[in-house]
Amino acid sequence: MEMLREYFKGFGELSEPNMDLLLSSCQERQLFKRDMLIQANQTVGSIYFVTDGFLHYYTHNDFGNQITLKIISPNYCWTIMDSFFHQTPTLDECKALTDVRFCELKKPDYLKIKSENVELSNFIQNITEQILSAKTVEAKKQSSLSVEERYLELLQTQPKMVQEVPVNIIASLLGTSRETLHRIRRRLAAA
Amino acid sequence: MEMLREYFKGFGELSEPNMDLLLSSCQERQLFKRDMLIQANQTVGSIYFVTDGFLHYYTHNDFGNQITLKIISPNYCWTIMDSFFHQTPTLDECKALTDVRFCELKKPDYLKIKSENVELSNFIQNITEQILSAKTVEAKKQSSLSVEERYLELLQTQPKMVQEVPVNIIASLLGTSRETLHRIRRRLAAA
DNA sequence: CTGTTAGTGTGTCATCTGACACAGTTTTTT
DNA sequence: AAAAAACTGTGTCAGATGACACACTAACAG
Repeated sequence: MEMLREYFKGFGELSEPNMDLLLSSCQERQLFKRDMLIQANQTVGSIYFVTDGFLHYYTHNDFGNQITLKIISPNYCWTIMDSFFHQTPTLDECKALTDVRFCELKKPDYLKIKSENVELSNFIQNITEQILSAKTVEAKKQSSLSVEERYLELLQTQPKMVQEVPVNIIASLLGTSRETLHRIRRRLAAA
Repeated sequence: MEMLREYFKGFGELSEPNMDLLLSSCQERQLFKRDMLIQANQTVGSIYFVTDGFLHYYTHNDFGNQITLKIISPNYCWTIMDSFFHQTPTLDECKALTDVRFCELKKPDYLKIKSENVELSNFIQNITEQILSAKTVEAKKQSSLSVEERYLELLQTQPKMVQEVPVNIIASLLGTSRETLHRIRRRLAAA
């Protein structure tokens, strides 16, 4: 919970009572490796904040292949936005890659927090804007960097993820095959 | 301006006076083909809403190649989020591909609107959430669909764009080369 | 109206990539 | 402890892609 407090602080000032109210609306939970957090056809009812471990967020393309959309690492706030905001079922899934500890903010509590008072309402708006901003930066990287460049960045920013998550899933995250990622690694090791 | 009113209505209810206040904060402008809307090193100060024509939003990768990030078409609300929200200079550029008519909401006016009253504040929050949701859906398509599938979708959803925008820019939007897009077109024409 | 620039269609070729195959290792389950 | 499942490293090969080249056409500016 302390980790979540620090995370929220990063988005700006928030008075003590409002911070406590916000944190008390979040529930701590955990999953074991291979447990599903979200199954296909489910409607996502919460926002999640991982404090330890890794989650695998993926979907399937028209030919049934698994497509990794994100590996969610600690200190990250995440949900399946369209399902959460519109309350429609999703076809995506989310599964624990390791044992995972996380906090959960359920939609009713999210709505209550938003309408509690002006400071909290502005705070949530601020977070939403910053997440939106971060998403577009991420999308830009996806378009403008090569697989190798993105792998190098992952190594720098998420060394633990690269260690603990199977190569085929890292490859899928980078939008390539296990074999091609292997070629990149071999090339980098040689240099 | 009527187009913008309809666009806003799509996000939910808004009382007449608030809608008028919102619309009166937007200014109508236009650009001619090849005019720059945003230059590199500029800090983006507005949100834009295109009513006619196409804008080219692009950046450059480390090797100097132009990367198309988006072709902005009518009925679309857009800005360079990280520059707008954080007021930092961007390296990206935005240029008119055709003559363009659009509305502009400057940041001071955006902030004023947000803090005007609760209804407007909630309305803006709602728009932000929906744009965030749409962005993630778009990102998912980017990852899970092939170039050909995305081209077919463009043909369906944006036939005018495909007609009016040069092939090399469409190709760049799809993350491929002019030549490969041509191969796809030939294949589709044969079938 | 005419020279210049921007855009299009298409062929060749070297390179990159994904799919498949298989052996060896680690992890999980019973 | 043994069997099964998951994961890793690596080679081969066919097919896809990007880079280059060039001719042709359309659009634009002086």
